[in-house]
Amino acid sequence: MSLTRGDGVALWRKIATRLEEDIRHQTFGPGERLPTEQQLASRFGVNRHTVRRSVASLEDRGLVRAEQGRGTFVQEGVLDYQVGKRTRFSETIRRQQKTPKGELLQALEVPADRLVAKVLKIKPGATVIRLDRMGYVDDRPLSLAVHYFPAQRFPDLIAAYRSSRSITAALKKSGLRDYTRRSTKVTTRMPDSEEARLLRMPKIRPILVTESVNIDGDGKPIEFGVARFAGDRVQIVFEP
Amino acid sequence: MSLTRGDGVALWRKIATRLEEDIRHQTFGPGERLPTEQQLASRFGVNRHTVRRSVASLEDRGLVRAEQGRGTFVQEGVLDYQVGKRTRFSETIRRQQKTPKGELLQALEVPADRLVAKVLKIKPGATVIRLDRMGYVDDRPLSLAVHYFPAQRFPDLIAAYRSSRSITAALKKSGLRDYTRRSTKVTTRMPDSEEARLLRMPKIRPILVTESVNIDGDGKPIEFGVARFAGDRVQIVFEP
DNA sequence: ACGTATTTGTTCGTATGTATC
DNA sequence: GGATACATACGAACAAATACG
Repeated sequence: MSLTRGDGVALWRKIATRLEEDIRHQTFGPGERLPTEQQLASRFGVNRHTVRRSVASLEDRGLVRAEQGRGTFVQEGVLDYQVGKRTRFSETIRRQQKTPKGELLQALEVPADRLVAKVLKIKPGATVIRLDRMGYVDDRPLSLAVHYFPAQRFPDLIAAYRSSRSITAALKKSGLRDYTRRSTKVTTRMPDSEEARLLRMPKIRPILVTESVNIDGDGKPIEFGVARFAGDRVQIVFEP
Repeated sequence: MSLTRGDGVALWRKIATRLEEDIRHQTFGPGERLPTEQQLASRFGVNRHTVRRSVASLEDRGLVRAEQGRGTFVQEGVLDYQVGKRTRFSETIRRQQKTPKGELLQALEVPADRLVAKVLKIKPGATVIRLDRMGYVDDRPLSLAVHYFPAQRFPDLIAAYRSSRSITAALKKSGLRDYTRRSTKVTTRMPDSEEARLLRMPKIRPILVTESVNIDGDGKPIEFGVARFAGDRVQIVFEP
């Protein structure tokens, strides 16, 4: 593999262009790993520094993502997580021609701590049902969510969820006709080891954290949810 | 400085309580740096680990924020950045009893790139006005925003902004009665050096990035904005 | 671009006090 | 009392990020 030199175009730029073509033509498909910098360097007959310079320019433009110690990966398109009055996990995913899947991590009845009690407007210490769930899209982990429901109102929610494997369906079986999203707060932080492991993401990349409240037709809060998303796989979209 | 031991209360808890009092009494005011762990350890006559344990408990409760290589700082309360149909920077800040301020970094007329053209529904290459602005709250940098407007529709926007120092006022002077927020996308990533410097934040903490579109009464896009926020100073609040 | 000092973050190991069965 | 697990406290060394000249 030889590249002409001294023609007014820097070597790193030529290499960047070639790599960009390979990505556009799906020679390196979304999510795939590029050859190591060493391999690229010898293939193009240049120093590794030169390769690094071109990879850096691809990274700047968001085409690839370098992960220390793992490799360089072709960036997948980010998924839109739409948030509106009627936000349903599976609906918003299916609208983008992808396949959603949910996995229950655990289901518990626990006493409400201060924050949960305040949001759900129940007494601190009153029993709440807590569902921990992983959300997958096309079998890649997308979200890690904790949902709280007042146990008094939905006593059989856990059983209902286990049989239907859907929150919307379980709530309907528990007598709730419809619910809407009242508010959503979004923050960001670094993941802890557990979160990084479950979301299968490097610890050096940030996560998006949403806190949301769903209410019934009378405005009574029926669910409080905290969800964590791998920051480079999702963008939260608000459409008022 | 001596602390009684063996009375059933762990040393680290005593120290945490003392530090908490100092923060509540503003001995260490918001944003200020605490003494180093070494200094605290010798002042209290304990090992640095013991100090670290108490600082960690303060950090868990959100009272302080430790930054590697810099120190530990008293945390200011996080600011709610409210997003709805009518989102105005200064209104949302003033509603929280804080003082907003804007600083113009640069004002340019540039050709629209593909993304900007698509969002504003103009031809790629058509002239757009670009305003780069720092947003401050109580004199601390909060946001770093780039705004794009179609130049054809608002030819004198830059002059209008310079005289009023407000986007809403400048648009009004250019003949726009009212505008509303159509959509907001939120993502997260690590800051580059420039962003970290301007937002006065450490490079190891993530930023929130919002992309938003404002439209006029007829639904025509009149502004496209990209804003970056220091992740631990802001939460985006969306109420449909 | 590079070295040095400062400061927080992490990981060993060791010893002791406390609670529980 | 004895065995055991767990939290507390100390010590030393090194890693990583920052600040500065």
